Formats: sequence, structure tokens, C-alpha cells
Amino acid sequence: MLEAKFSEASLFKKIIDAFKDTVQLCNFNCTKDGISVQAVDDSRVLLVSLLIAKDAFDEYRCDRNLTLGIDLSSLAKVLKAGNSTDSLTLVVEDDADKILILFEDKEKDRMSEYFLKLMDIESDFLDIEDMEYDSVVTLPSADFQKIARDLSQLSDSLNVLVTKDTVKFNAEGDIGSGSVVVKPITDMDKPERSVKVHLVKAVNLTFGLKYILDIIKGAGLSSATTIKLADKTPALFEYRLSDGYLRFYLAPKFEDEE
Amino acid sequence: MLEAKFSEASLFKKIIDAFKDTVQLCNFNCTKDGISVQAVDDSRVLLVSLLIAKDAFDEYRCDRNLTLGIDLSSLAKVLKAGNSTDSLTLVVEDDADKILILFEDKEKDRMSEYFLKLMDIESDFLDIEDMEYDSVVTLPSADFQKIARDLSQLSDSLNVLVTKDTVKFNAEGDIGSGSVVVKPITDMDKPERSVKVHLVKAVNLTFGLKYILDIIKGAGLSSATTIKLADKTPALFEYRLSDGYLRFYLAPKFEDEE
DNA sequence: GAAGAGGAAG
DNA sequence: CTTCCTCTTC
Repeated sequence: MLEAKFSEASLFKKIIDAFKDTVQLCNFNCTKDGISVQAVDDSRVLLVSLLIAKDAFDEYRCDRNLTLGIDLSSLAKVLKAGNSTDSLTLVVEDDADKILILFEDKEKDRMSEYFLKLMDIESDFLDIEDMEYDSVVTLPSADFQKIARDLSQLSDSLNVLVTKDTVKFNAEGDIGSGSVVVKPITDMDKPERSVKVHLVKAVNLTFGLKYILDIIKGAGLSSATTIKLADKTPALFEYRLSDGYLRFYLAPKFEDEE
Repeated sequence: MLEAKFSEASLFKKIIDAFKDTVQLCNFNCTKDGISVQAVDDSRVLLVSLLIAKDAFDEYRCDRNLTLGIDLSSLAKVLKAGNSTDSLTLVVEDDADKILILFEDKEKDRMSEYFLKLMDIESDFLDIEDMEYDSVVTLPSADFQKIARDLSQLSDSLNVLVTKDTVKFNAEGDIGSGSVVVKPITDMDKPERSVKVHLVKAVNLTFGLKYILDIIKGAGLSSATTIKLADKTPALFEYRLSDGYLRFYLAPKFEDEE
């Protein structure tokens, strides 16, 4: 059986909210090491990869590997029911066709139980290989979120140009164009405000802002967003969790469709 | 060329937000003395007159007169992108068909550039003559804003009655009626809370609250609103800037349409 | 702490 | 498109 307890329901809620608009059905793979998800959006352009390692849980037990097919919109509805400070426990009995989601408040004087039906969901095996990227940018999640939202007012494509010590986000549209230049800074007092640019080779890529707007929904998960880029390769957008991550892989637009 | 720098982007943002719901397209007239706008709303009932004198800018240079046709909703989108403490510089090269809006943050480690297309906008010459008014009321902008909002719940007309030492705002509607009486006070400690009534002749005028609700969007520009009234004459609502003003001229309703 | 603006959801 | 909720600002 699986028994996985979050000390705060809000963490799991934020994680699910961060990608429930990207995929609606997906398999949660539970092993002794933790819970992971790999899924692609309908257009097969955006890939989500989630890992919640077992140390992220208050208590974690998984006797044997389980694949839990879950409808994320149903799950999100259930998670809305929990108070953010409640603890949340996921329980799946062996061979069960349902998952128990249990909220308990800290004083233990209130508790709520929800059962969700599990589904058989087909999913191709997604081969995500670790690779070397040409440049890696880390910036405050709130900043990246604002940049993407601002530029989405002008265009449906976002161009990202990383050169030595500079990241330039650019959008060209009918009413005009806009670009935001971000330079590395190290803020000792507020490390979460720091911007880092690690560059092996300059890159110049364009992405659909439609997908970027989905990706930035994860901004609440981590103070920093890391973007790893390489030419003609899906970019990796990562939110680090205390023990795990939420990653989005987004294929760039090709030049002739920009 | 034009080069006009605001030390704080928030000032220009507030100015544009204050009248972008009144007119959508308008010409910005740039001369060596500053930037001005005159425009009327679609119904030709409400007239806006803006002056930003050159001293309002941190730096100002305008070699020759320019008329910049701008879509205010596009401009507002761009201005949303700037952080309020960023500096904002407007740049238009001679014979350019676009305006550059440049935001720089105080630490100079972030900068964003937006280009907006300029448009050819027809506009009649608006002859606004200085005139003598029967009464002039000055009151805190936040107060006038609240009075108008509150009374707009009851009616779509606002009656303003100015008599010796009293201003009465009144609204009559189906669900009931309301009136707010304001008397002059001089608050030495907080001069911005003072109310002044200068009266040559009593006036009793009625305005469409629809327009008043647009006018009070300028409340953030100045702590005080000045209202100048005369019988059967467009009223003048003025927000003074440190070097300039935003004025609205609103024709009163005639008795048979009240 | 309250109110307005902006984003998200139905 | 409208309403609800959240976040930020005063």
C-alpha cells in the first residue's frame, strides 16, 4: 500500500494547480523513493515532469510500485477542500481502484476524507534524457512571471536571447514590440532576488507564449525559476521543491513558424 | 527628436490610467514647453485636457513640434510592464513612426524597451477658452471620489448645488435618494484635507454619473480636486500636477433630461 | 485594516 | 463575459 503524508496540504495543492491546466489525466508513479509524474499536453508540445521525493513527505511508505491514474481536475477540486495548514495524507490500498485523500487539522479535532476513483490511463513512455544545455538562466519566479505576462500583451511568441551576461526576452506584435533585458546580479541580502546566467554558448530561441503562460503558473512553488536552453532542443523550465522539482519541457518554435 | 524622462514611471502611468477609459485614441502634442493632449470622448460630452509641462520631467528635450497619435489601451498595456519606481523615458526620433518607451530600474541592472506604433489620428481643433465661473469648489480627491461612487449606487445623475458656504451633492433614484453636504474647512495640519468654496453666484447643475465615474479615475493624481461651475456651461474638474494638470470638461444635463 | 486592481474560475 | 478571489497598495 501507499501512505504518503504532507505536513501541509498547501504544498500538494500548489503542485497540482501548477500543472493541472497543462494535462488533465496523468499517471502518478509511486515507488519507495517517492512520487513522480511525466505527462504531455494535448498538443504534445509541453511536457511536465514532477518529482516529489520521499523526504518531502512527513511520512512516506510505499511497499510496491503503483501507477495511479488520476483526473487532475477532480483532484484539484478535492484539494480545494483542504485547509492549507491541514496535513494531507494520500492512501492507496493494494489493488484498490480508488485513492483516499485525508485532511486533518493540526489540533486533530477536524478531519475530512475524500475518495477519488483511479483510472487506467494510457501513456507513452517518455524518455527524458539528461543533457547538456548551452545556457542556464536562474531568475526570480515572480520576475519571469511578470515578464511573460507583460510581453504576452504584445505577441503570442516569446523570443529568448542569452548572450554573455545578458538575457533578453523579446516579443514582436501588431501594436508594437517589447523587450526586457535582465543582467546577472547577486543580492546578498535577498538571495531569492539574484539572477544567474551560466553560458556555454549563446542561444536564441522562440517559444509559444500560450505555453509559457501555463508554465508560469508554477511560480508559487519556488522563489526561483531555472531555464535551461540549447539550440533546437526543448527548453527546460524548472521549479525546485525542497525535495523534488516540477519541470516543464517546451519545444521551441522553428524559424519558419515564428 | 523628443526625449522626455520621468524619474518615476508611476506618474505617467497614473496620468494615462486616469483618462484611458475616456478616449481610446488621441494625439500627444509635444513642443519645447512640454506635452499636451486635448480629446473628447465618443459621445462628445466629456473633454479631456492634459498638460505635462517640461519641468515635470527629469529631463526634457523636444527639438521641434511633434504630434504623436497613440492608442491609449496599447500604451496602458506597455505602462503596466514598468515597475512603479523605474524611470521612464519617451523617445521619438524625427519622422519616426514609432515611440520608444524605456524603463530602467534604479540599480540599472534591468531595463525594458517597448516600441509602440504611432497612428494618424484625426482630431478637430478644440477651442477651450478660459472663462469666469460662478463657483469654484476644492475638496480632497478621495472625498469626491467616494461621494461620486456612493451616489452612483442610487442614480445615474449627480446634482451639485453650491450655495454660500455649502456644497450639496445629491442623487435621486428608484431605490431611494442620497445627498452629501460638504462645508468649507481649513485644516492647518493637513492642508490636503481642506475644503474651499469660492462663490460668485449659486449654481445648481446635474451631471451624468457615468462621466463623473470616469473623471474620478484621476483622483490618484492629486490630493485635491477643483470643480469650477457656471450655469449652462461645461463644468471643469481639475487635478493639478506638480507641473501641469489633467482637466475634464463635462457638459451638464439640461433640465428636461435630468 | 480596507479598498482597488488584477488574475482566475465558472 | 461575468463573478469570485487574491494580491498589492494606501
